[in-house]
Amino acid sequence: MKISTAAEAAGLPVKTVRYYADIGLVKPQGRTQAGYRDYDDVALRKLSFVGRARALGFSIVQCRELLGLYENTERSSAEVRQIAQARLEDIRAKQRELQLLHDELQGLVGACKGDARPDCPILDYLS
Amino acid sequence: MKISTAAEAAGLPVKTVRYYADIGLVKPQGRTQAGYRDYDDVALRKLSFVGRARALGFSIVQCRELLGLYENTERSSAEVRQIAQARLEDIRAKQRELQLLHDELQGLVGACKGDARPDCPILDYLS
DNA sequence: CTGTAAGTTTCCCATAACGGGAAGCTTTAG
DNA sequence: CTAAAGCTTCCCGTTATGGGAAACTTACAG
Repeated sequence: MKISTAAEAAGLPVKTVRYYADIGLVKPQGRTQAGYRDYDDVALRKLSFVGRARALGFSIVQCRELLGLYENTERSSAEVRQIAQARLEDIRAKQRELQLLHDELQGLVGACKGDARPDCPILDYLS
Repeated sequence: MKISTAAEAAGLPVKTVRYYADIGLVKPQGRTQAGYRDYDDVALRKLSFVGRARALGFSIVQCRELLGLYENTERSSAEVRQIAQARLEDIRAKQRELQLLHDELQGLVGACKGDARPDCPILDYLS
């Protein structure tokens, strides 16, 4: 199938699919005589796989890793779990960081009257 | 004062201070005869201001906006508050998104035995 | 006073993960 | 058959810096 068909089936923009091919993450099965990328079902499954993993926040590098495990029938589920767990820790760390920012900013916004006068605790804090 | 002094005082890397000068966000007061950037107290205060704002997650564009308000003694605190509030909404949206990712990933990790066998719900889910 | 180490300058390349758009070829629909 | 749509490669832009080279200036040890 041609790139737009595969892209749509995987729920990805064509540009992204082309990009994945360029960086060797998911290559098309081959090329048509005219040089068009030709995707088969295997490649399509990989595209969907990567799409979902990206949506879960895995980086391209991590996707490459997961894809390697995905294709390796010898892999242990422990290997996959380890990657996912590390990613879970990343998310938790980001959540904690965001919470701190949130609380600090909320405190500032709450302290600011937001009226027409120029005195503003937010700017005061930043100075 | 020279760039490294200002950078250290503001708690920023020298490279970053130079970058801020390049994009016209915080320019040095002038140049020494040898062409070295020369920072005065006003510029230093702005550097610190931007450093704090960046730490609160404001983008460079938003910093430029805040800096404009900061320098404008005519501004109303409402203007500042509006920017901060928008930023607060950004944070909350990001938090909600992260929570969804977290729950989904945690469910997968919890379902995965993580042993030496190859069957893995995480990969199953991604396929 | 001098040699050298440290600091500064500009300039260019790299990051992550694409998106936009141009120029040119191929396929498809009317 | 022709025009539109789709495909190709290529190049630039994004965000906010970081790394490093080559050349110059300053600062300090001896």
